[in-house]
Amino acid sequence: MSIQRRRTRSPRGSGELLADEIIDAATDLLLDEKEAAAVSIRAVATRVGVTPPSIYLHFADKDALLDAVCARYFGQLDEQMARAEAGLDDPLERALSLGMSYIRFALDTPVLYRQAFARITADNLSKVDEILAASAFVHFSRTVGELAEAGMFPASQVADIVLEWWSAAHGIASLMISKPSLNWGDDLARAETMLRSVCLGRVVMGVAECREPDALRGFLARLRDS
Amino acid sequence: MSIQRRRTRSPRGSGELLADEIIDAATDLLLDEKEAAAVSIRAVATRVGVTPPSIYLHFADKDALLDAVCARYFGQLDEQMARAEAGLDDPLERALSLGMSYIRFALDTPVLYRQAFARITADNLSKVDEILAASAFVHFSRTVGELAEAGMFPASQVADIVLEWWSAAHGIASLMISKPSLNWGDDLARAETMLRSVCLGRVVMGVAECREPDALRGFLARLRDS
DNA sequence: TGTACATCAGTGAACGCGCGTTCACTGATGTAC
DNA sequence: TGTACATCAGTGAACGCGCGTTCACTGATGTAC
Repeated sequence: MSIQRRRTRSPRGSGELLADEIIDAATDLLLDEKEAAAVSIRAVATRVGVTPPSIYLHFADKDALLDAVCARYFGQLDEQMARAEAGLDDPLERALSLGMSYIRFALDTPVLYRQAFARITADNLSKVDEILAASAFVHFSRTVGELAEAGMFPASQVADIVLEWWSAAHGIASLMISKPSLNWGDDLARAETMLRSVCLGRVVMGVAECREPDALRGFLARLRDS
Repeated sequence: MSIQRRRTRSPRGSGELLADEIIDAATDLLLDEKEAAAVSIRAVATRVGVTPPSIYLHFADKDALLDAVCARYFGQLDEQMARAEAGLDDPLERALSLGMSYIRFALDTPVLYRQAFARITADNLSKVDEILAASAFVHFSRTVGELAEAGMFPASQVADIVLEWWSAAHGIASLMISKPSLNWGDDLARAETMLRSVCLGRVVMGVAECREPDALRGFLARLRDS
């Protein structure tokens, strides 16, 4: 009802100020609404308190705006994952913390998460995809690499395991988002059990070719602790 | 270019004939196009060789049509999973076969798969959701239940494990769909390793409270075989 | 300190488009006599 | 067997709508003199 107009216009040099507000507004729309289709140039403009043509002073077209929204979103994922790692020296602890952090992030922003994944298609792959590759993927990879060094599995499997754990975290989060009606119980407890189980599987799978069986037995014991 | 018109019109009683053709056309559109937005009443009508208003003789509105498309899709998933189970007496073999079948189905119809999951929202949950619950979910549940009987894990964990394995299959399939640029290699080999690893994890997790350690050791050995 | 001017962030009105949906209709089909 | 008629699957034209985007403009802001 209250269509609030922009009070003062931005000073000369600072076009990026409004650009940021526009990305904020589009992001807010995706957080509030249940459908990504609710994000229209007009809706964004109204939310910022500006007329539709103003958007085009800061973004070439709607696609460019949505790319910017995704980029910002993945940037925030990066920050959250960095926080999840902070202060955890033990790589196994860190791996679980990263996975849970990823799931929590997705569950906190379900529509955005889905939208961000849906946007990755052939033509804008280079833009958004590389940003994601530089956030979640990198965090997972580093930690999984350290686990390999600690003897949890052969270094040759690191790439496989990164994909596997990412798939697991993505699968848990997106099934929870898509089908909340299933009997998930306490969201995060169940999710953590699942992640532990996936880690366990890898440890056991590598047990035959392991160079440090004692270290492995240690991982097994720790993962089986609830 | 060739806008083909419907040759003959349906005989008196058989309105369902065109209804089926309409669902076919909408499904084909989702298989051909890369975006679900490409499915419009007009596009469907053109594909069938009929005028847009004809659609409304068979479906109340666009939503009802899309529900019917999803229902048919999940019906086909049901058939495919039934085929995947056929002739496999061993429940572990069957569980892996079901998982792989699910993943293959999703990869064969990526846009439809995404669309079908995206349609599950608060208001049409009852329609589409229950159909899915009666296909993939039931197949998984039955087989996981048999594995519990065989001593692979306690019966109390069956519900958890169904969700976990479904999450795993869904995660692998949908990450493959969303991010084909990742280094997946031979699609299905990697997917199968992942499923085996997830199964393994559960076995090991339950090892402490197991009533039949020998049976468990058997599952472990079989899952670790490539 | 005061005035004329260039800059440029944001506006208002309009465009063409494809959409979902409606409504009065048409004309082939099957039926009753 | 032949004709009049009711049925109803499908049509053609149109509706109102919200969309992304454009273009000529306005008027506050900072600058030069």
